[in-house]
Amino acid sequence: MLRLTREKSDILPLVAEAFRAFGYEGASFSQITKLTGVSKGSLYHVFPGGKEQMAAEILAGINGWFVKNLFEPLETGEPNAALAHMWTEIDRYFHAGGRICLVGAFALDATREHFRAAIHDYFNRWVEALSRCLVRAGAEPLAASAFAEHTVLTIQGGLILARAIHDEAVFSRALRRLSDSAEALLACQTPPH
Amino acid sequence: MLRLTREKSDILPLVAEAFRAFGYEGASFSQITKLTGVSKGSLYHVFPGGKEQMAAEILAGINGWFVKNLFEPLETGEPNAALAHMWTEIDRYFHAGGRICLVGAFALDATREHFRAAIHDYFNRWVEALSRCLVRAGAEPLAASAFAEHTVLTIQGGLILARAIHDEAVFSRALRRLSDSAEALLACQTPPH
DNA sequence: GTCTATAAAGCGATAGAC
DNA sequence: GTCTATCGCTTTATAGAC
Repeated sequence: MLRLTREKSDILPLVAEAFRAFGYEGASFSQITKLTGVSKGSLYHVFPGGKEQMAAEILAGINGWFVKNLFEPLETGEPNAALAHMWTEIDRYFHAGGRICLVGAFALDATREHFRAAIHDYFNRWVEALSRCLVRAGAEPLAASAFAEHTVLTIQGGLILARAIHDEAVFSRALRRLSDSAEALLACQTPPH
Repeated sequence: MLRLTREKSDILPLVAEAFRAFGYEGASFSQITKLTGVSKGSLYHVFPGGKEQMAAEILAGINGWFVKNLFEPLETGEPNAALAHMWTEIDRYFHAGGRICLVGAFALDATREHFRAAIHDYFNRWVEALSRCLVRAGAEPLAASAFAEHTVLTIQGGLILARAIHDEAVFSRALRRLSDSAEALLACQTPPH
């Protein structure tokens, strides 16, 4: 069945791509209109709060995806499976290094002030969920905490460096080093049966 | 002696702070005027090419600083001393995590296209200089290359995560892990005398 | 719910007075 | 070399036709 009126859920991912490509300030309504095919008037009908509302809803959507697909498995699932799941999903989500992290990008400039809580919560929960998962998998708490922080920050840095030198393999290699280090951490710290 | 006419070298660092705070698109002339105390007309007198010229000269200045203070020591100095020097200078340059990397920030959005070469060269030379330094210090080439990439990307990620969760200690901890890993790498791979 | 037209403000950039 | 005034253009945002 053909729907002529597009819904928020159809438009939002395209708006997100505009923010990824041009940044929050750089993504103008004319750019968003070009990318979505939806005119400025219609955009304001769907998002009365303008760009700020768009960005807020996009951040909420990203957070929701991460909570459902990564954080909750890390928090409640079988630790080793959740960990393995994370590596593959992260690689897929960030298009093997070809897609930046919008939350990380928003954290860099003054855009951060508008979305302070959302940015903080996203990264904080990621680090915490991963840390606790590692503890449940047998890691020592301090080592788990350090490795969780290391993991999240490596993913962000990998995306930057991959874009900077136009080599997505940088991200893949970083991800591979992470999963190898995780295995080493758990193999080393799990008490033998 | 009091100079009434400010020179480029006085203005440029302040313009850089505007770009750091608001991004390339977000840093308007009115913002730059507010931060520098120099009017738009005078800014165009010093930088006829406008914002693009400002950003280009800032990137060149940053690159020059890194070449002189980090890359050349890594390339030609005593390897272990150059390495130790890098950790302390990086910590100082990025204000212990309180200052972002402008080159990395520019790499994220469409700004990248304008400064493609400068961004690429900065990161590429950093990785290469560090990699060769590690080899000269006794590391195995493949391990050195991987660790160099890991180092540069960790610094970028550390700056993002520190800002995102408002905890500069994240950067300090990442830097500490790096210097520890470097020592371990060299201790492990240097043939015993 | 879609769009065009319009308003008011801000933008980069230029001209010219001092 | 400093500044203010001004020009076009684009921006966000609104109003209103269909």
